[in-house]
Parts: sequence; structure tokens; C-alpha cells
Amino acid sequence: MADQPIKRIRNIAELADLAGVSPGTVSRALSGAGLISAKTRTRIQELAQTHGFTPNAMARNLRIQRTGAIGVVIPLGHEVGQHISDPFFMTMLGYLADALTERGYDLLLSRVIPSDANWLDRIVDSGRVDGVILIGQSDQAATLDRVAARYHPLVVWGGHEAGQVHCSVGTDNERGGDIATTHLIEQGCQHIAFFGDDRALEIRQRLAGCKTAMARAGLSDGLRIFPAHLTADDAHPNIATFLGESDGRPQGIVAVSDVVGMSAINALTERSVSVPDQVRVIGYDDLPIALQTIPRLTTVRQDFAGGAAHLVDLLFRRIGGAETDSVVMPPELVVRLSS
Amino acid sequence: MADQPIKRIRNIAELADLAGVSPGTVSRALSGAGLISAKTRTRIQELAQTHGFTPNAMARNLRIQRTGAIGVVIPLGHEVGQHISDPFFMTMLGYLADALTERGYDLLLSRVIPSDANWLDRIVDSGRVDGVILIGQSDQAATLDRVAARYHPLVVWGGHEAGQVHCSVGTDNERGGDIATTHLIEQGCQHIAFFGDDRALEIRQRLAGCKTAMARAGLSDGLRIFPAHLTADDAHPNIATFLGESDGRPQGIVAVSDVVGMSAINALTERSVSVPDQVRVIGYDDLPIALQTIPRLTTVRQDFAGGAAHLVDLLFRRIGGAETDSVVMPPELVVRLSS
DNA sequence: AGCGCAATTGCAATCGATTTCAACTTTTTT
DNA sequence: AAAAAAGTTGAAATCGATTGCAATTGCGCT
Repeated sequence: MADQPIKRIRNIAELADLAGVSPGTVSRALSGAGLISAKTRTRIQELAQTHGFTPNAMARNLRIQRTGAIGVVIPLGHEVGQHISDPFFMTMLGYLADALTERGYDLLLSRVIPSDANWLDRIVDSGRVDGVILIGQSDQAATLDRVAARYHPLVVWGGHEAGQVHCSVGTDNERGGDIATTHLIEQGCQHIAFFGDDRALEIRQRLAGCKTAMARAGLSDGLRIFPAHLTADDAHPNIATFLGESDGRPQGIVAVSDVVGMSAINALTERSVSVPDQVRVIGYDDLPIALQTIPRLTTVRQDFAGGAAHLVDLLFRRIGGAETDSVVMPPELVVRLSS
Repeated sequence: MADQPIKRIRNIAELADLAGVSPGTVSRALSGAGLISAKTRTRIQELAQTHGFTPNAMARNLRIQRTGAIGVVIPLGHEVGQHISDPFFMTMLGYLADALTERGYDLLLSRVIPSDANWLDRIVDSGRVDGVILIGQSDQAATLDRVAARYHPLVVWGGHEAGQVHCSVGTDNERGGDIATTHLIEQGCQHIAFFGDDRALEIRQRLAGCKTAMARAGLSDGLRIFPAHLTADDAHPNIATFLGESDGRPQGIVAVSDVVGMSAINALTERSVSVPDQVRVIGYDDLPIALQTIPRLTTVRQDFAGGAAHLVDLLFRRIGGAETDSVVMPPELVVRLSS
């Protein structure tokens, strides 16, 4: 009726004045829950709507002692260039973002290069997050264990080892390495090259599985290790060395990720070494790019969707005060044309 | 001397008691700035150190009216599967994360599927961020303009068009499309296929440039458009159609991203169509995967590092109250072996 | 020694929403 | 119709750090 200028409402008190009620009532109306008559609730909600008012999140967080945000941390411990080319992180991040959004939480992203011993302490003590999800242990397992001992809402994607303090979710890397290697052996490979930097826990475990498989087949002497980083470009020099091997050049490559596997295939193809006829290649992860290599990449599949769901689920259980065990999921061999 | 049990300090007041000073003094000691004697400052800082105390971030944020976080938003307007395989986002995100961290800001990540008209309003009004960086306009240019008119700390990676309200940073897409097409024409292509979904602004502009180049060469009738999504898999059906073209099958493909270009190359190779002899392919972005195709992908380079730096710089200028113009960077042709 | 000025420090208000407790109103029960 | 129960609302304390203002201390100077 009377033309009210649409005054910009800055806080709950101003809206309360406007509605002729107390701030407490406005709070109750907007926060949804309980103790208020349906009539005033809708009236106040409509008022908030027309004025485009949203209660201040910081004040709310301070009062209820939650931040509503989860820290997702990518430690780049042993290889700095990794993020540039690896679709692995984006895939994981995508699933985590969805799962967290669904629960009404925000995702606070940090990429850290662990420079000193307290990098993780700073994150968990910052008071900006209600919990932390780490993607990959890198070479920081000791730090993770130390922090996990005192800070509970922390879960980690990566490997699991005996005596580990922190809660992890991941596939059985040792078994994955074993499966991959066994597959190559079954295809007739006697000399095998492992492409990966074993400073990271997961990789070390895959290498262990690889060794197990070789030993089982009585081929322990046939394993060569190339410390290829996860960056795509890095495989090329390794391939050069690889091809230089005079006695017993490997007939198979176990790559530490699909990106490395793809890179290896390309490096071989460029040098007119036929895949899989002369050299068989198997990757790890089963990301979409595994379908983009020629020939299509045989790989060891990790269930990222399931893993992300576990990570989030365990984290919220821990935020709720529960103790949780680590989750180790089974890896799965996906045979395509590169082996 | 006396064995003090290391009491857990929960707030500034407790630390003040312990130090025998007032909370205000502790605040001044820890916040670094001014008005306090060097002696008490170091004393209190050491005390905080030994007790592992960090002031509560939420309380601080409430008081000083800043959140210390920047929202980075990825709108998935016209294609939902995009994120899964596109290294573009991860690359951009990496640069942004570094630039923001350097300035002491956190990065709040949101992936949104614009379901209703107010998706962006909800983000900027949430009170959780001091500014917003959007990656890609998708098909939401109108929404961006509406919000940008009232909310200033907002910058967007993407295209720029006349009359645009929001501040954008990106390469000159029209010119990029022109450069790519002209290059193919110079290589002898008379019929050209454009692989891309022009619902997104950037893509529409590239297509416009493509048309300009064709017209200039008097080849306007030689252009076919295939609405390939940015997902890798989607190129295959398009390639099938593409190869089915009976009269005047294109001798060149202008792909909307390196991922699509790579996918196109692979689809062609699988069908024994030689690249570049029978069909020439050019990508867009110049991401690391462009080096991973066989043959290596000719592409139009975008300067992501520079773009990210601009985005962050402009955003902080806007947070500081300044008005800023959009930035349009020049694209650069990178000729490799696929053309 | 005494004065003035500057450097420190304490006090208390403030940021904005939530929530307990009490007061009040309405409805139900006997 | 009176008493008890249930449902709403308001007042005020609270979350934890920051900061303007006032009070105090310390210092240099005559």
C-alpha cells in the first residue's frame, strides 16, 4: 500500500524492527527449526525474501561453533609439477565437492608444498574448517600420524600400512601392483619395468606388490625401476634409458598412473616400438584418458566415486566423535589393448 | 621450574589470564600491528607458541568484517560431464590457488549446476567470501551481468562482448578462432569442421572467428558445425557423422579444446584416417596433453598463468573499491604436427 | 624533583546470530 | 469457570577477537 523504499537489511535486528518482533524471533523463523507459530514464520520469511536478506554466516558460525567448511588438502610433497597435468586430482575433487555440497558444507581447497614440519598443524588449527580431507600421503606419512593423534576429524586418501595412526581410504595398492604385474607375466613378459617414484607411500606399496608377483614367478631379477614422476613429460627420458637397456630389455611396463602409462605408450610409439607387440603397458587409476590412448590402456581400476563417498562418510562420523577404521578397497584389473 | 601442566588454551582471554595482561593486549601482541612494547609482544607470542594457540578465525572474521576467503565457482551450465576429464579446470585452479594463497586468502570451491535464476546470488550473499572468481560463463552471461551490477568483487574467466557488465579476463576468442581456421586454410583445407557446443560464450566467439576466416577466403560454404561437448568421449559419434559426409568431407577440424582435438585425432586414427595427411586437426588451450597426442597437436595457446594473475589482481582491486575493465589477451598459434 | 609528553595497557563496546530462561498468551481439561 | 498445560515471544547472555577511548606508566627534560 504505502510505497516502502526497499531498504537494504543488514542484519537480523533490522529485520526484526521491520517486522515488529524481537531478533530472537527472526532467528527462529529463518533457521527453520521449532518453537514459532507458522504464521509469523512465513510472514518473516517472506519479508526476508523480498529484502534479499541472508543471515550473516560468520556470526552464525561463531555462535554455533562450526565453520561449515571442510578443508581439502593436496600435499605436493615429492613432486611439485604434479598438479599441472594429472586429472586424478580433478576427478577426486569433483566427487568430493559434490558429496560435501550435498551435506551443506563448503570445500576449502589448499595446495601445500610441505616446507616445514608444521604445515598440517597450521591447517587444522586455523579454526577455519570443521575437518580435513587429505588427498595423497605423498612422503608425509609421519606428519600425518603425528597430527592425527591429536586431531580427529582427519581422513586421508592413500595407502594403508600396519600401525598407521591416521584414518585412510584407498585401494589395496600392494594387491594392485601384484595384479598388474601378474597380468603382464601371464602375457609372457619376463623382464618388467616399474615406472614410478616410490617416495610416496602408495607407490611404494604398488612396487612391493610388483616385487611379490615377480618373486612368485621366479623372475625377481627381471625387475627394473624407473623413478618416473607423475608428470607426463617425465616419462620420455625414462623411456630413452629404458630402450637403452642392452641385456634383457623389459617387455612390459607397470606404470604408476594412467598419465604415466599414456606417456610411455606415446614415447614408445614415437620410437616405433610397437605396443603391445614389443612392449606391453599397464596403467593405474582407470581415468577417462585411459580410453584415449592408442592402443587403449589396460589399467588397474580404482573406485574414485566409492572412495570419495567413504572419505566424506568417515570424516563426518569422526566429526561426530566416532572412531573409524581405515578402508581398503579392492583394485580391479581392466584389460584393454595395450597389454 | 614449577611443572605447569600444558593447559589447553581456548581463547584470547585464557591466554591473557596466563600472561597477566588484558585480552586486548594479547590481541595486539598476536595481530602483529603497532601499539605494544616489544617486550610484552615477544613474551606473549612465545606463550602462545608453547601452548599451540591460534586465535579463533571466525570471531576475528566477524569483528573485522572480512572472511579471508575467495569463492572460486565452476558453473556447469551446459555440460555436466565436463569436469570429469577436462584438465583445463585443474590447471586454472592450480594457478588461482597459488595466487590466492600468496595473498593470504583461502579458496572456497563450488561446482554449481545452475538450476534456478538465483544460484549466483546465493553464493555472493552467503557472507562466506570476500569476492568471487567464476571460471567460464557457460550459458549464464545474463545472470552474471545481473549480479555484477550490484555485487562488485566478481571477476570471470571467459569471453568479452560489447556491453558486457561483468568484468572478464580471457583471450580474444574470435581472433583465436580466426587464427586457427586461417592456419588450416593456409594448409590447403577448403572444407572445415568446427567441433564445439556454441551455447557457451567463448565457443560462440571462436565459431564467429572461424566463420570470418572462412568468409575472407571465400569458403563460407565449406564450414560444418558439430556440437561436440568438451568431454572426450563425445567426439566419437561426431567423428562418425563427420566421416559420413559424402560431398566435400572436411579436410580440417577446428576443435574447441585440446581434449576434443585429442579425441578427434584418436577417433580418426582408429578409423585409419591419417592425421594430418587426410585430415588436419587444431586444438585450443595448449595444455600439456597437447604434447601427448600422436601426432602432436597444433593448437591455439591461452596464457593461463597470466590469466590467473589478472583475475586475482583485478579481483583485489575491486575488493578495494576500484572499477576495473575487462582484460582480453592475445591468443597465440602453436604449430605442431597435427596440421 | 617535578612537569609534560609519549608509549603502553586496560576497559568496555562491538561485530551478528543463537539460545536459555522467563514471561506471557492461548488452549485444553476438569 | 478455574486450573493446568501447551504454545509463543522477548530479554539478555553468549560465542571470541578487535579497537576507540581513557587511564596509567615510563621517559626525558629543565
